[in-house]
Amino acid sequence: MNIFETYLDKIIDLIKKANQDNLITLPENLSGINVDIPPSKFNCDMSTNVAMVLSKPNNKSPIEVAEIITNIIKENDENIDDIKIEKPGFINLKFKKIFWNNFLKTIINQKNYGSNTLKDSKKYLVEFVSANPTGPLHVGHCRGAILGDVISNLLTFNNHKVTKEYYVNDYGNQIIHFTKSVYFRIREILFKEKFPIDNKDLYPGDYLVDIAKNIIEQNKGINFDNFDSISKDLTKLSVQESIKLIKFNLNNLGISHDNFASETDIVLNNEVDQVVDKLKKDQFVYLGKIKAPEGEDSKNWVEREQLLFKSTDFGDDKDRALQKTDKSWTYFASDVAYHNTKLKRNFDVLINILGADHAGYIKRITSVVEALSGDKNKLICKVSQLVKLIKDGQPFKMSKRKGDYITVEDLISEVGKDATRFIMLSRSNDVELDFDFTKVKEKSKDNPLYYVQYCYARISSVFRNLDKSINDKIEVSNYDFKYTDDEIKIFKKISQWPKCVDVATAKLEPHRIPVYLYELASEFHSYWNMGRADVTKRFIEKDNTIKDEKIVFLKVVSNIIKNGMNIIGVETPEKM
RNA sequence: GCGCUUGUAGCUCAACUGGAUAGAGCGCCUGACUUCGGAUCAGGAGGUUCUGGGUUCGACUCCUAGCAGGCGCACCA
Repeated sequence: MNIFETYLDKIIDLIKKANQDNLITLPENLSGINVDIPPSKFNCDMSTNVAMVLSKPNNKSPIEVAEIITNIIKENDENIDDIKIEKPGFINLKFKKIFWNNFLKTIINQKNYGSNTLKDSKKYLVEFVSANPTGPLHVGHCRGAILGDVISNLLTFNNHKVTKEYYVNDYGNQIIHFTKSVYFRIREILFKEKFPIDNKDLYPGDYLVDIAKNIIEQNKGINFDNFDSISKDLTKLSVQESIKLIKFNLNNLGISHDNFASETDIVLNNEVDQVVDKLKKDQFVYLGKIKAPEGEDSKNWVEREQLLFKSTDFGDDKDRALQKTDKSWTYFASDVAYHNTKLKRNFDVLINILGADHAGYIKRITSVVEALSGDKNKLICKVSQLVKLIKDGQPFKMSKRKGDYITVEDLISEVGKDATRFIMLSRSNDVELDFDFTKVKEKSKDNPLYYVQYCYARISSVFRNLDKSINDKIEVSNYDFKYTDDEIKIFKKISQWPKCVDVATAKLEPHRIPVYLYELASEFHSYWNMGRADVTKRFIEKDNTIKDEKIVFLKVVSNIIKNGMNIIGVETPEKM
């Protein structure tokens, strides 16, 4: 139940009727009309700009139009307690208490209050993480992983069908280097040969020793004398071990993918040849040369004739190579094939979550998806910006070369899954984020996770003191409550939850959820503290009972916190 | 050189997809526990939304030209 949508519809119906009665003229397009949350300084519950939008077609000032419309609303809506016209031409509505009572009655036992059940259910594919299977996840992967997971949760909450997918880049040179690294670690263990630490192509990390041990133990039949004779099998085993590590990391972050798509499979199934043929037929592919870019590095430029995709047709700044000079496919080519397999699976919308360092890739991949599907909006890419780690006020640098980067495991064991998720989500995904270890560990107001959880725990404690459970269904027969403005202030906030979910989903901006929950928690804490001075603001009566209006109040607040925290993927403990 | 992205209070960030006098937290200052959980609350100070132009009833938001930071820019993945 989104009261803002309900009222927008109501107002549009009213002005359409007024138009038929020749009271006002309507513009061709009504899409500029909004129903919004008014700034808090106005003592009202809802506001609309309708008069401003209708001002021009009616040749009247917004105030004059507003006067006509307020009269119409007054005559037709029994829920309005007060209606005011404000300066530029806003119409501000204030509801009667009965409106809020009915509102609570509607949402009290709604399990997914806030989810949008009206819109069509769509099939989404969300691809995220897709880190190279050459070792455990580090902190850099973390934000994108959480972002993708929560976007999926948001879509699911809104009744969409979501498939979460991980693209495994188990093909190409890096995997060969990785497999060789495993091989040398195996020889180190079996034959006491020193690992060639100076070879810069190899992966030095200690986790390779464990991978090597596992492979030796589980494959006693294999002869490790010659790399070439076992390279194929060893690649498979090494990638498997790597994925096992990554799944373990993801699991500790509370993330599980539905599907792991393998690049090798795509190449071996000739998907690349097929998709390139298709693009050729549609004239999106040609044999040509990429020109050197303007600037300093043009001196060493070597022009090569190769198979190119015309991404410039779609706004990219240069065409992109599909084939290397040795005729093997580029990474881009197999990714094109991969995206073609996504299209073949008939999803309505594809979403890719990328790290900031891959933002330059977006144009070419959206271009090719448009070329293949004819739909410009088929693929949406979201970028997760860098996380700056800070400890004791000092930035924390990682070095991949030395292999001394901070892993997801380090992070989780240090600050925990919930705090990591909440903090990583609390900022818009396209701004850099400071992640302060010291603060995130603090159990105080500095840490918004605990602030919101504490709200839930406080509500739970009321139920506990009454020998009830916060999870009980609420049965109230009479909704004739006498709430004051202090409670209604929170109901207003509650009425805004569906709007928050709606915007967060439409824009794929999950940070709006923790921001909203923080605000709701803040208003609740504020109310709670009123109880110190004012006995009527307390929940539990002297005879250890609770009034129906108070239990309804607690229930709707706790429901939203529970739902919101579920979307974020963090716990709501009843005791802290 | 080009592309993408960010720029809002001393610091970290919001601002509901163009709305009203731009909001929170931290830090600073003052106050509240014989209270249903003080991991909390009440109050104060703090702003030319990077700059210049434009679009309109109305701009932090859109367009344009700059400035500053970040990321990226061949057959790596």
